[in-house]
Amino acid sequence: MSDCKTYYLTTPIYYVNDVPHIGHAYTTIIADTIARYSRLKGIDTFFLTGTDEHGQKIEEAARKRGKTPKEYADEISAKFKELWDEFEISYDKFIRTTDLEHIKGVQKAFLEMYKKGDIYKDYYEGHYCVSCESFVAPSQLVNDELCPDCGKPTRIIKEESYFFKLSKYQDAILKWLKEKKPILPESRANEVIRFVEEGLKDLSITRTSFEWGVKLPKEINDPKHVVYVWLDALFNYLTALGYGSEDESLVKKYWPAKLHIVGKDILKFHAVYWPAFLMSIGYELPKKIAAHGWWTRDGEKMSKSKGNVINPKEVADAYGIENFRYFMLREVPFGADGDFSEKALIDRINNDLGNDLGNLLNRIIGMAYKYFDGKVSSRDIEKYYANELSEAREIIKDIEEKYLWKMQTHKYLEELWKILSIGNKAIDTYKPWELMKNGEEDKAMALIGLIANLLAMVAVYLHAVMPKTTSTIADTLGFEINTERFNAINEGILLNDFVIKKIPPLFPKIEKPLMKKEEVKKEPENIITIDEFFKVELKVGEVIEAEEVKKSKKLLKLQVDLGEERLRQIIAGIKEYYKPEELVGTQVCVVSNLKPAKLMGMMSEGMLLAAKDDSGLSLIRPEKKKKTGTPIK
RNA sequence: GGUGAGGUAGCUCAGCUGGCUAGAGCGCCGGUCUCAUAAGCCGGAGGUCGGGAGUUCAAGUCUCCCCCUCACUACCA
Repeated sequence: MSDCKTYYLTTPIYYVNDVPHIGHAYTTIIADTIARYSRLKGIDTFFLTGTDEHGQKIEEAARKRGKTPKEYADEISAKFKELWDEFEISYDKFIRTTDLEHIKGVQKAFLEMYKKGDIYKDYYEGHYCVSCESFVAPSQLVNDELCPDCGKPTRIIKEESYFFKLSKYQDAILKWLKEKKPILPESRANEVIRFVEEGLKDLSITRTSFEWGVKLPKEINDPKHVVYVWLDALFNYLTALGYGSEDESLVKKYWPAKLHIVGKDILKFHAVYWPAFLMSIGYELPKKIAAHGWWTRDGEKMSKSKGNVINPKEVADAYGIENFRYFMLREVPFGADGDFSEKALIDRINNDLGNDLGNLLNRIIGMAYKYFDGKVSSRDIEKYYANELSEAREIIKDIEEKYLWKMQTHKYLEELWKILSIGNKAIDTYKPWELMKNGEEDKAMALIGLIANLLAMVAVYLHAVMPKTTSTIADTLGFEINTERFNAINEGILLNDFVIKKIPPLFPKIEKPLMKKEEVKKEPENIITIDEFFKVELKVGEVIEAEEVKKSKKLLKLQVDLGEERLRQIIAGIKEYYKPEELVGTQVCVVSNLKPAKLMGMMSEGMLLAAKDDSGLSLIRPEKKKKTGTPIK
């Protein structure tokens, strides 16, 4: 990976049916990190993101708002772009599937595939889910109608459709998946392989039921049809480079893509359909497709109805975009689902960033000024601290190959932090304050130099994750982060002598959560089904005996007849409200299948229904006398 | 139902082809230094390594059975 001359990577293009959420931010931030790293290394890098804007869902969403699809798409697309700009995402191109060049490119590709004989016309009939933009197999339907994925009703559609001969490429795809192993993480690869092995059906790739999409190439002359959104969308990776335009030089330069980063939900499209399309038009396949997981919040799935969706902008505003970036990349192994909680985020900022990194910088700023007027020199580091230095170099040596290119950012960062640990330990081990007392000034100076160099390494390798923060660190240490410096660090070249700058703490302690607690509108979650209700057996009972439980303020011991062979003993907390004698002979409502419990050492085999408010407690009783044991429904 | 992954310290997880007293980070407890953002450093807490059986001189690490979780997929309701 490190030997490529160019590096082309992409995020998915985001569907404009929704405003950006943490998942979009996560994907994009990973991609941005890889892109920045690649550039820092001196590789000619092209980083693409954008928005996916066609399809029936968009058409309908726009109509609801009284807008044209284009107006609506413009609006949402702009939100993505704004967010990425705010997040300093270093994309080289932001593509929109409504761009004219893209549309031309899709038409060109369609025509190519058509000419090759990979596309044929037929009919498609089936249940179609507008929301998911896909047909649902009859067997999958819930209640013969509802979409199993989103739960919304499907529509029966019979329409003329063009089909892509996906089945033709089954073996080739399988071979590619198995031999090239393009999918990260590998556990996902198995899923895709299984999917392909079970047989690929030809894919319906046009629709006639709506208009908001790319028209078929005019050569085919079939104006009823628009191109299926997924075909349309996937080709963005090529059209963004100018495929289908007069100038295809970027395609030549950057294709094939080195990396498509996707969410696990759309892996199949990228790992099966996309390669098949590419094979059909005779293009090379992407090198890697990396599928990441979802984010949950405080352990719960995020959803609009729960009102616990994380707005990435809110987090960034409260905690800083770079801290947020660090958190997301450090917190979760690539591919796994991650959990967002403010506590976890704060812990990362305070511990990792504040204590380990920021504070280490402060430690040497303090010492440098206390002992040497701020001067720092690398002069005697090799002489006194060769071990520490080589340990750190050892870590740097292969984190890139082992972790970064494999998207293992959490490991990458973990490794990097070991360097900070070496630094923090070294200070405690060699105790510069004692060195100074003992007149070993050179050794103290070298120690500060060592730490400065360790910090420089970390800053350079962390630059892709936290561009601004690391630039500040570099500035403090009298250097600039660039490719030259990157290479110098790798060659073991130490920092020039410099005067360290005094700066305020980079990561002030966060004492309490900073995000506004929005009123979470929760759907009532305690709705139960009728079946669940009937699990509770309620019966009318008559109180036969009643007596006080001594030593208890609240309890009465009752013998209740539920029309069973024997009386039930029920311990009820109603002593403050009812006297035993006024209960005997009256009817009550009893939960009869409650698990027996011991109260004050006595068995209680049921529970009385009662209502309690400020004015006291009242038993619930049948309005008219009923036979004992009558079930209550 | 099929396929795959996984069940290891309070939490999140490492533990490759079987082998010294089962590890890391966070959290917690104790100790300690003072350059520093009450940060750092050191030490500890002692987890039947999901359960059971087996192979072996030796098993989280291999075999078999069972239980549970998750993912993908199928199908019956």
